[in-house]
Amino acid sequence: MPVGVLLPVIQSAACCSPLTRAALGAPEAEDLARSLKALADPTRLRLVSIVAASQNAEACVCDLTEGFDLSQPTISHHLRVLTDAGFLRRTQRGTWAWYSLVPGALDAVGALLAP
Amino acid sequence: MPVGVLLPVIQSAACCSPLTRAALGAPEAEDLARSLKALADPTRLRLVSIVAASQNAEACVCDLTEGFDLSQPTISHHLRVLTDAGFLRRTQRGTWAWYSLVPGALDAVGALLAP
DNA sequence: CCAATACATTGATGGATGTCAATACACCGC
DNA sequence: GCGGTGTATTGACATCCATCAATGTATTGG
Repeated sequence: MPVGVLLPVIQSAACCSPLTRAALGAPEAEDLARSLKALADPTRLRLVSIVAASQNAEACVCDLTEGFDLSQPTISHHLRVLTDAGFLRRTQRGTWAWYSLVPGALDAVGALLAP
Repeated sequence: MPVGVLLPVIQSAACCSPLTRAALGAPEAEDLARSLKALADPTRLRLVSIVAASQNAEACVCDLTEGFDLSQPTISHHLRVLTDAGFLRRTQRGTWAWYSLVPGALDAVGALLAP
């Protein structure tokens, strides 16, 4: 069972005009809030940032668990939240799991805030 | 006593490179997470949106309490969170309180996500 | 097969957060 | 001053969320 409802960030973000254009409707606000909530955690921001700054915008979990003072399950949990929210995509390659940035997901959210 | 630590969004955002450039440091991640957390609520997003879409990017609280199925204290609480986070500014005009958008605050956060 | 490694899931727990009822504060008209 | 109106604060409560220890599931090497 997923941690949160699956959120196709790109679609839900592309549909509506930026915050500053017109008053946001309740459903759009819910969608955007869910996306922002997924990002609104220091650890998750750093995880996304590490993935984004890596070659090909993807990183092995082994690279992601380092540099944090957190248990492996906690990192795994954060990666799941980011994946469920549509910011990351998971690929299994042999023993290792790789997480890659979903192209345009971050930008879609950013574009709603900064038109 | 403030609900949260005061956050000069613009400065803390302007200082660092976007998420996708280089791996975010822990302190920068904390700052950005605080800003995003202030936005990551449907009610607060709609409040910001109403203010932003209003004339001169400011709105009276009387305009803000309408359209929500929430008590007045709850709206007041959300306005405080947004103000503490540096997205809104409060101005008392006679009996009424007006909230206005802090110029550049939203854009600074958005720019970090969508370079 | 079996042990080892890499990662995910489950269950539990403490702390943060959204909400309201009640109350307090500030300003205005009388 | 005084009641009335517009907002903010306080206190309480239920829910959500980040975290960890323990366990589960694949995949690899021997």
